[in-house]
This record gives sequence, C-alpha cells and structure tokens, in this order.
Amino acid sequence: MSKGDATRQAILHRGVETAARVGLSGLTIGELAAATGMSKSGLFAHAKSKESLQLQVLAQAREEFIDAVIRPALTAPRGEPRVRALFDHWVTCGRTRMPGGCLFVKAAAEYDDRPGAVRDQLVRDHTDLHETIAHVFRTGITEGHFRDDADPAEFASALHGVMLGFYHSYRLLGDPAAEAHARQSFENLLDAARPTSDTV
Amino acid sequence: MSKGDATRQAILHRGVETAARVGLSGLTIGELAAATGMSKSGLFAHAKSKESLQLQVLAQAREEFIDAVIRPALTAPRGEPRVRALFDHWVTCGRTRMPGGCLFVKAAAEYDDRPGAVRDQLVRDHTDLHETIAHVFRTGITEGHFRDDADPAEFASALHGVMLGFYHSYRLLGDPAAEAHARQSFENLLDAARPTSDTV
DNA sequence: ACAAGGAACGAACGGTCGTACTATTCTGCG
DNA sequence: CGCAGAATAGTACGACCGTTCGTTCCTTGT
Repeated sequence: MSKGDATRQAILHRGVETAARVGLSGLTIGELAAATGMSKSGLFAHAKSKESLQLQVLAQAREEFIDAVIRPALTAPRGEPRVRALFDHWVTCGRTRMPGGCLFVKAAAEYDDRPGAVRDQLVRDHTDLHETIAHVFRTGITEGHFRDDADPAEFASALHGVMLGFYHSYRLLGDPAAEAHARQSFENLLDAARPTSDTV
Repeated sequence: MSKGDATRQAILHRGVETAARVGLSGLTIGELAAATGMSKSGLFAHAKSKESLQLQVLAQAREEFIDAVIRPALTAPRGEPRVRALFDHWVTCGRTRMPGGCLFVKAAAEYDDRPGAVRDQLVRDHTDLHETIAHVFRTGITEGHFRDDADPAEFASALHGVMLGFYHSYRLLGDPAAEAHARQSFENLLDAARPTSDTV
C-alpha cells in the first residue's frame, strides 16, 4: 500500500493549500482533482465523500500546524521562552503563508454557524489549541515567570486574538506594520502577566 | 419607485442575514430568492449579477454596522468614554448576533486570498474602520486620557484583534467566558495606553 | 380610465457540483 | 512471469449554480 498512500498524501497536501485559498466549503472535488492531475472519480475514490474529504484535509492541516508551530515550540525551555517560541513559530507560519494555520482561521470563520461534523471537529481542534496555549502559559507560572494569579485561559484567548488580528491585517490588508503590531501586542500581554508589576 | 425599493431593501436585509451564516460566496441567488419568497429570476432582476449582489449585501452590512456601532459610539463624550462606547456597541453587536459585524469578519476571512471587486471593497471597508478607531483613539490623546506617544494605528490593530478573538470564541466555541476575556483584554489595552503608567 | 413602464414570474440554457456505477490500468506478491 | 487486488479513469446521473429571455402582472402618472 505505498502508491495509494503517496497519492493520498499529495491530495491532502494540495487540499490544504487550496482550502486555505477558497475555504473548506469552497474546496471542490473537481478543482482539487485538476490541481493534482487526476480524474474526479479517481480522487473521489480516496475521499469517500465531500465531508470526509473536508475532515481529512482538516486533519492534515492540523498535523502540518502541529509540526510547524506546536512541536518546535515545545523544544524551547519551559516558561516564558516556550511561550515566545510558540508565538514566533505561529507568526512565521502566517508570514510564510504556510497553509495549515491559515486554513484553521478561515475554516473557523466559515463554519461558526454551520452545524455538522466539520464544525464539531473545528471546535475540538480549537479547544485543544486553546488548552495547549493555556498549559504552556501555566508552566510559565510555575516557573515564576508569570504572576500566580494570572489566568491561563484568559491569556490563551488574548494570544489567539492577537494572532487573528495579525492574520487579518497581514493577509487581507497587507499591512506592513501587521507583524510589528502583533509583536507589540504580544509584549504587552507578557508585561501584563509578569510578576514585576505593582499589582499585588 | 417605492415598491421596487422596498423589496430591494428586504432582499438586502435578508441577504446580510444569510451571508452571515454561509458567507458571501456561499450566498446563493436561489436560496436567497427562496428566503425572500420570490423567484430566482425576480430576484436576479434586482441584483444584476452575483458579484453585484455580493457588493450590495456588503454595502448593506456596512450601513447596518455603522448604524449599530459607529454612529451611537460617536454620541459619547470625546476621549476614553467614546472608545469605551465603541467597544461596548461592537461587543453587543456580536453578542446579539446582529449580522452586519459578523458578516464582515466572515467575509474578510473568505476573501483575503481571492482577488476581485469584493476583496477590494472589503479592504476599503476595513481600512476605513481601522482609521475610524485610530481617530477616536487619537481624540483620547488630545483629551489627555491617553499617553502622547501612544500609537493610534497600533491601538486600532490591537482592538480589532480583541474583537476577532471575541467573535471567534463566542460564535465557534460558544465560550461563556468569551465576553469577560474580551472586556479584560480591552481594559488591559486602555491601561497600557493611559498616561498614569510609570513609563515616561 | 388608460396607457406606459417597472416588477415579478416560469422556463430554459450551459455548466459544475457531489456521487454512483463500470471499466481499465497498474502494482506487488507468489 | 502471472494473477489478485488496488488504483485510477470513464461515464452517467440528478441537483443546483448563475444567467437569459419572453411573458405576464401590477403600479403609477395623467
């Protein structure tokens, strides 16, 4: 089972790329088949249905995002350096137009009001991401880098907002200051979480 | 020209509503016709083309957003109160699922990589919004509510990020803490901009 | 009251969608 | 080799897409 797996991989890789442009629901079997140089029916044999294809593409995007952002960040030292690494890799993922991260942003907006398996999976993925951020931040608390009373969930939400703003400014508006603004917001987030503040 | 304008208004209102659910590209002439109780061809006579319909719906969403968020905010006293009013109305717009604001978030994600008239209009609208926020913030500087060296464009970016994060958490994840997190982020933004800080 | 013109409709078009079936080609093991 | 089974192509389908056209209906100004 090597040939089949290879083309399946190629299909999904190209699928993530395409879906990052036109969205998960805009991803079409015919277009994806043309993009991978195969016939509609040949591709359909792999993706047993449209919804299944969307879920597979989503799973592929998740793995690409984990490989590009999460996994490398976890090799950084615990605490603030790890939080910084997470942010850096995430920004890089957006700036170099690696499709994984972008696809998640787009799909989340697309399916926030459309019930179904795709939305359910998206909720799971975003919840996982949220918890991962919160967990990485929490180790920063135990390391003494952040205040004891800082709220990891709140930090995760705030960081996510910063990233959404960055993707938005960078991709839609092409704002050259997008990254600088995001980095400044990130620093403000860290400053607010640090124990050196006058609070307490 | 009263009858025609009335149905046109009904079409656009329903169009904003529908597009906020399925996106601007997911908005279909047939579905919108069914939703407004008219025939496809009857509706098509108003919207001279699909792209024109999308632009008209976008314009309607813009007006609804201005009426619900921008205009009421401008009645608040200059400076920080006006910034707060802007934020409050914006959050309310998202929480009560008023479709105007949501549509913009969705459309921005949808078209950030799809060149064309729709994308161009979205860029204009978001640039305008960004400038409005920056301007409102700037009056806060001249009023002495914010630091002289605070960057209005940076504040606008940050506030936009907070709102994106809120919409995301609220609509996709249904996080009950979404609004609280957004409000906290907003307060942090204001704190960082206030002149009482030790900086300078 | 009546004509003019705008508003809405129904039917039809070429095209693409997702999805079945069948047929063909290819691959890898004995 | 040869052959089973996987992998891909071909074809057809019903549904819906955006769009056009000719026809009705209704509004409105006179």
